[in-house]
Amino acid sequence: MNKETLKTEAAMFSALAHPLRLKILEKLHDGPCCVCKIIQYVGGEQSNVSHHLAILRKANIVHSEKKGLEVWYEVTDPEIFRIVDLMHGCIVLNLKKSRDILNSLIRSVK
Amino acid sequence: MNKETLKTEAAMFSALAHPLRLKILEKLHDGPCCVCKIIQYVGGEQSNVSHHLAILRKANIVHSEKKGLEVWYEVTDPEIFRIVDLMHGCIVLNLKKSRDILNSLIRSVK
DNA sequence: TTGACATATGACAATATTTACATATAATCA
DNA sequence: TGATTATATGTAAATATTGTCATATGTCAA
Repeated sequence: MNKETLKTEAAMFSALAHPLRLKILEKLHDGPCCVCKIIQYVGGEQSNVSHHLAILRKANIVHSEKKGLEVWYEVTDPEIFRIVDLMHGCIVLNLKKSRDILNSLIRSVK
Repeated sequence: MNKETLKTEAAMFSALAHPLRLKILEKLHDGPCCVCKIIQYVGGEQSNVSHHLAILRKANIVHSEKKGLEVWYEVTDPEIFRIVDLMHGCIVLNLKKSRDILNSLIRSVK
């Protein structure tokens, strides 16, 4: 893969590399949603959530649309959810492996 | 998803969020590989590559084994490649969409 | 048009990441 | 044992990310 593509891909992963942003995506999994609901869901300062939404927007992971006073956000490509889910699977597998190793250690000591 | 899991997942994405680390994974796609070959493949300072390998190790994305003087690295869970590939697909789709929009703009101006 | 509301943006301090250089460690070989 | 090789680690400067506070923007309703 060429240098520019690697950089772009790294930037996409970087956009996912924050718990608050993952939580925003979790909320958007239920469908499009206005900022006020997102803020309720993820908690914290309005301006902070807005900054994180901007990061997701700049990475083209979400896009927004004004509806009267509100702004509604939506995921650009639902494949992003598969990525998040796969990563979750990796973590669960890791944990399971660690647990297995720990268990066999405990058995060998007993 | 609970707070700790979100944090762990964010940390995993963070580990992928660098072009050099993605390039290391690209190399490891061909199978286990010693550090000297990785350095050749990705280029740059030995110590820098080593730091990046440490980041991947700490995220449990790769693990290593000493073989004589060399250290061989290998991906822990090949699912990581699917994640990287899916993200690549998202980027390609994004580009395609932008291109389509641009083309229809050009047509509408002509 | 003024005020209230929802959201975005700017500025800045705190913190984390990245890179390069120097040095340490561990295995092999003469 | 001492030199050599492959790799890791410590350190520090440069840079990027994060969170908070203050402020700006755009829309609606009175």
